[in-house]
Amino acid sequence: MEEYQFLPLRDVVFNTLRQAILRGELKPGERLMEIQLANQLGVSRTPIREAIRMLELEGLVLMIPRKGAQVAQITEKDLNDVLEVRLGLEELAARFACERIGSEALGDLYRASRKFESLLETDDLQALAKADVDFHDIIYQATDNARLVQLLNNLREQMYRYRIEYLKDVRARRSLVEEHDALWRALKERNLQHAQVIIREHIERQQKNIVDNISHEEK
Amino acid sequence: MEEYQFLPLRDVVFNTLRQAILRGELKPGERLMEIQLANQLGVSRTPIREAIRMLELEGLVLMIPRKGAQVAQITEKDLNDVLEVRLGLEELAARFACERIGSEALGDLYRASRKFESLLETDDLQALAKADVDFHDIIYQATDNARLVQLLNNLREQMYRYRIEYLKDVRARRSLVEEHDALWRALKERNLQHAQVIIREHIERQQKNIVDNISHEEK
DNA sequence: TTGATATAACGTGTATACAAAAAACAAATG
DNA sequence: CATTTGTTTTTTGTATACACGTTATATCAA
Repeated sequence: MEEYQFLPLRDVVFNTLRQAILRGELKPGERLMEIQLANQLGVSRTPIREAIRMLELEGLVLMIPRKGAQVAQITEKDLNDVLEVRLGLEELAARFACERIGSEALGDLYRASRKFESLLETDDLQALAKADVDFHDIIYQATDNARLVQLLNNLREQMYRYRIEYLKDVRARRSLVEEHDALWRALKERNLQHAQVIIREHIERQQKNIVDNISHEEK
Repeated sequence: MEEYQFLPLRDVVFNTLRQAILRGELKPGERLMEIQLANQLGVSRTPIREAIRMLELEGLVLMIPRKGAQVAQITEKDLNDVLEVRLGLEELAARFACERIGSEALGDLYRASRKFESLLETDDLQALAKADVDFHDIIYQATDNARLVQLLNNLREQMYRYRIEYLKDVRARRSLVEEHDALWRALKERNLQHAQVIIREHIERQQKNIVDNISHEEK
């Protein structure tokens, strides 16, 4: 990847830290010390600070003035809040997509589902997650609502690490494929009711699974 | 308000610029030059830059690397996107509030509506806007979903300047009172259907009004 | 006058310096 | 031994310096 056009360091740092937090490499509660991070990443404090400001606004980092930043704790309540909102927005997206999706996008959607299916047996979770993201992103884009897309992507990313857990289960993957295809058919037939039911079940299943994971984690 | 505990300058600057943008004092397209702002506000570039990073993430400011920040242009499409999402989330909030609101909050809600009513004839638009915000905030809080509250407040603030326009119309104010009261009754009776219809009309009316304003503005 | 090119002015990106708060530690006192 | 107080260290908050890209200006040739 020698593309590497100029990106301000703050964005590089932002992406780096963001990934690290979402993937669980930086654990909740862990302190983010500017000088340490600066040395670690080979930059000065300035880009670090600016990145932290952004992470703070995204809710991934908790700032305590004069005390510093730490990776935000995510309680079960927080997750539940996110999932409730996400469900609402996903249904909204399904509605808009149902009304607005074009035939090309429907084709893309079908192919995305096949792509995901082809990865059923892989153990490259990153790739699997990406295929899932790609599928849903086609729906998001079909809503033709930039703000909605932005919010949904954000909410989804907040749960990256739990989604990864979910995808480890091969049976879960199979039902995902079925749900994807059912969703595709519903959108193709412009069957709003059906699409929303599927999305709802889709999310609620994840929700259930994630909550299980959490309470298991905190034994 | 001599409470005034220590707030980092970045937050002071952030709030200041945010207000200025939302109230239209800083106009879309206007450049935000760090040194100029720093002198103007009597601080150094550092807090200015950090505030700009935050505004950027909120979408109020557009950054072009190496060229600087400017107040984001809001197109009619953008506004429409925001309003679509907002409608969806308001309905969601109405649902949760309907299920979860307690009797104390119902009392607060009633009082908030009376407070708004008492300001029907004022020309202190700020106060009027605040009373409206307070009313809706009680509903938001009743959802018991911090994330939802955060998103709704954010979306609402994005449209502050247009809401102010709307409130200038005294007839609009009267219908707002009626809608507020209708909403209060629906919540009290836990009538979800009704509550959602009211909220939908409430928002759609604003939506219509704002869109009118916009197209009028850009004659 | 027009257009190209050098150059100066300006503004952002990044690093660093310094001040002040918070935390950690040590010594002294009861 | 516990607690308090003073000191040192660490870390953040803010200001400033310098590097470099971008834009504007001026100069000169056609």
